[in-house]
Amino acid sequence: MSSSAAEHSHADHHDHGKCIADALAAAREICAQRGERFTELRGRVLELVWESHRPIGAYAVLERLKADGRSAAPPTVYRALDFLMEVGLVHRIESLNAYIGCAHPGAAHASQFLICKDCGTAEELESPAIDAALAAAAGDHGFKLAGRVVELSGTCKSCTGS
Amino acid sequence: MSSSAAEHSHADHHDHGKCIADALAAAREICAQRGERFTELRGRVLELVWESHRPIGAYAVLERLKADGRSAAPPTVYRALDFLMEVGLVHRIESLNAYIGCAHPGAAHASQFLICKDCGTAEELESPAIDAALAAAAGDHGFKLAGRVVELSGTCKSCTGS
DNA sequence: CCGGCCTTGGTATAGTATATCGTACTCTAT
DNA sequence: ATAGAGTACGATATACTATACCAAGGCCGG
Repeated sequence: MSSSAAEHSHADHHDHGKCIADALAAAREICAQRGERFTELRGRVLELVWESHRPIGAYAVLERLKADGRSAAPPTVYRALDFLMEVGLVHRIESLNAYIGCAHPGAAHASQFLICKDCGTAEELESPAIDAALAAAAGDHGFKLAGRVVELSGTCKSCTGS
Repeated sequence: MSSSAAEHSHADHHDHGKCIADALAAAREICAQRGERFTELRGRVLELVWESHRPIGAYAVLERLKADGRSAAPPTVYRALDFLMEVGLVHRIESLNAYIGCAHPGAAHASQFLICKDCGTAEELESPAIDAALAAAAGDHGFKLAGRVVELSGTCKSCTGS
């Protein structure tokens, strides 16, 4: 069923230009609110991260920047990515050493990722149930929870079908 | 004040020699069951991984092997670690690029880690509640779950007290 | 205009992981 | 015991990921 597209997978025919535009608009607003500068470089890096719903490596971003004709070196990219993560516009996927645009920027949140081994997309979740289970387990052990890394790998809905 | 030790942190006065001996004994048994060879190198690497309850990096293991007077190079270590992970004796901590002995070898399990930012110890959990929440979230999204990375960082019980 | 702070450019290097090839070892079946 | 197959290890080279450090330029409040 559902002639309309599914949620957010690679098989979607969703208007990805809108994903990027929305991300950039949100970024401008958030940076303005926080008194941070949303420079051209940062914008371009965010754009590149949002180019797909697959996590992208820092060096892949670097190649793209160079392809732009821009002079760039690893620190250029890492600084931009670190900034974007700090303001909550980008997440790092630890298990892939890669970066992905945050699906819900602006709101403080602990997110989880479903990473498809077939198509490479990573879908961001914000499951209160998972978060509650994590908090409960930490509490049981007297552990003061600060950071969460939840990365689930497997096969996404679209890839299972095909 | 608590003169008695807590469960499993760096502050413990637990008999760590027993941790190591148990891990080696379990390893021998598991490898025998699976028809795998538990070689001297593999045993030594497992010992080194178990030297503390802190995850250890591959290159730190390598240094220790060299200190033994053994000739060793990165592939030496990575092969041994890959083997130990394959048979379920060691886990990789993605967020640290480091390795830690499995607390419950032999049993198939999806584990989670509580990683203390102060003392560096990583405690392995097997919370059915977390696992159920993960499975449920994946199921809700039509995602066929294969691998789980759950790494929580924060402050452990012992370090909170001090 | 000046001075300070933030951002970026550029080089070098550290840290993590794998590809590849050759040799030696272990086990099994004869 | 020995040949052959399969596995494990030694060794070199290289790829991939990330950070330290210093210099130069841009932005902004005084």
